[in-house]
Amino acid sequence: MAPKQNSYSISELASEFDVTTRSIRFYEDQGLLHPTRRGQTRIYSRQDRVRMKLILRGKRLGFSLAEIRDLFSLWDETPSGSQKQLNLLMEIIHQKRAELDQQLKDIAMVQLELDNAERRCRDALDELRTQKQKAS
Amino acid sequence: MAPKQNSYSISELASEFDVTTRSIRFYEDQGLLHPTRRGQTRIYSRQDRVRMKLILRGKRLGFSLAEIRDLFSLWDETPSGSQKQLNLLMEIIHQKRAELDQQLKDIAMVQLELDNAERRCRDALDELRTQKQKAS
DNA sequence: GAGGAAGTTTACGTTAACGTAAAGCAAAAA
DNA sequence: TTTTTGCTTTACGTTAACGTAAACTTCCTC
Repeated sequence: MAPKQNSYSISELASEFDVTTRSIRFYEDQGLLHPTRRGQTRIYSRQDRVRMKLILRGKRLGFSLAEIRDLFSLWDETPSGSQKQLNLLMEIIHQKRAELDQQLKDIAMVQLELDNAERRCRDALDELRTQKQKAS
Repeated sequence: MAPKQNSYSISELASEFDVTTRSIRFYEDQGLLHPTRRGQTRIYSRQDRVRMKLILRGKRLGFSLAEIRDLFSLWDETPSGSQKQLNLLMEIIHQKRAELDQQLKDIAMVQLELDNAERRCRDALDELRTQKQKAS
């Protein structure tokens, strides 16, 4: 499974992930991406492409760009740091895990509500159909 | 299990859910809550209290207030409506369900990444400890 | 009856995450 | 060579979801 490409232009990334170039530059501005440059123009590595995926995933989970950036640096800087620093990271990791667990619960609840709504909806449709039946 | 209360003041709700009264009034402004009034002051029913729970749950899932409001009207107006309307509702329900499924996948991925980060973090800590061991 | 405490409306301020327009460079195509 | 295409920076505009302050009732308490 050879890697498709080694580098990407900004518009390649934009169209692949269906976001604007404005957004991509904004993510860089916020410290989420660090493309290299050929002259003035940005060159994105495969690593940057992976980051784009992660950014969008984080957004779908309702994380702010700042939180996502923090998760990135958490990921990048894990191996180094003092013991204090490492313990802090463990803290943050557990914190994030707790958030995700809460989200799982929330999703389960909303799914139940959707089940309920769908059932009511289906019943109403059945009702309409049986009325039509009678009328025929 | 008798219901605790039949009605709530705005500050009761605010402190229970740990939000500001400003937010609660804002949710009303956006059509998410419909408290009755005694004179000028708002009276919140148990139903309103349930809605507060749902609002916060929706927010934790990254939904906008507009989306939450749409889900509410979806819930409220399901039994009525024409066949066209009902089919549209089914559409929306399936759409939301798809979003939740995507979120579940996203959560699973992020959890894996957290596992990974935690492992690396733990390894680094172990490394520090064994170094200390040697030094003693 | 003077002063809180809790509620209200009105309205301007703020932050995040971009949108959008203007003006310019640089390489490739016509 | 002109023109188009793609990229760049700069900068002001916009929306959502409130924060915050001002000025005002109403009720309770001292």
